[in-house]
Amino acid sequence: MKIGELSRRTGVPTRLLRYYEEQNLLHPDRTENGYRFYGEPAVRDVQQIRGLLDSGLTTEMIRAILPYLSGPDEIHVPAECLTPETAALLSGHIDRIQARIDCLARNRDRLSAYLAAVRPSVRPAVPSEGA
Amino acid sequence: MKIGELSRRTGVPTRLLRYYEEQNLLHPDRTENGYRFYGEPAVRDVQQIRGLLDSGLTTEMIRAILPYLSGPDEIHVPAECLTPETAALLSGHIDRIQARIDCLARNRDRLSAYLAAVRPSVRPAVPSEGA
DNA sequence: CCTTGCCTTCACACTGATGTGAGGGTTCGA
DNA sequence: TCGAACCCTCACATCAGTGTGAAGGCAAGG
Repeated sequence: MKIGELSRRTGVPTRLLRYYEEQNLLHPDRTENGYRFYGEPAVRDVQQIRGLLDSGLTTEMIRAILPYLSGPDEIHVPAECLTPETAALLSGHIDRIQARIDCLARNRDRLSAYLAAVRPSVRPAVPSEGA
Repeated sequence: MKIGELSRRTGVPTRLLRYYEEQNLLHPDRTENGYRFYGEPAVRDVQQIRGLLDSGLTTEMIRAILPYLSGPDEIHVPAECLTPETAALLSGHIDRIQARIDCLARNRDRLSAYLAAVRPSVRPAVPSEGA
């Protein structure tokens, strides 16, 4: 598909799709006339990128981990390409993501606890249902 | 304590401590000569702010939730001050934080799965936060 | 053919978070 | 009293992520 369709299907402005390409997050083919041409998986990739950006990761970090974030099943990068160094980097990235998760979860819990304490009637956070 | 000590104790440059004040995240007193004067809880507050910023929240959102993120026990804002509107806003913030957590956890799992598949010897992730 | 709507690149500009430095006052110890 | 080490404000600079518009090529339909 061309950039316009990808934009419509993902809700991401074409400007950003071009930006993500410039940042080496997307690698569309080009048609004869120079138009960007995206395959079907690009839709998922774009959503992936958006989610990660919204979660506070930089394009640099996303670029680092994106190759390993294929679909739920397929693995894009073969084991041969994974040097111990890369594995270590990846491991570090996972740790950083985990640190973010921990921080967010901690604060979510605090907020939920506060809300629950002050308004017992209000939905008491995500984990359990009590009402 | 003065800004320099707070900076040393938190590892956050004074520039940022002033910026956070400008953003209404910190509210130090002033001594006679105009120096900022921080109380002991400022240390925790600053660490809180840093963690949340690193996790991708904006100062605006942090400003919104910070009053409700007091220590593990104490509750700073009394129930009387919590209008239903505020509660709803807070609830929305919790949801947004949750969305970030979900996105990060999903991708952490993907990365871990990849790493585990390719290098079974490597630490097989930390499947802790799921909610 | 001409308009309309895609697409291209280029480029300036803004916001949020942060770095850095200038210019100047205060405190304190040698 | 001097210098070092603080503190202040102001302001410009940077980086990432975006918005926006100009200037132009390509394609399909009246």
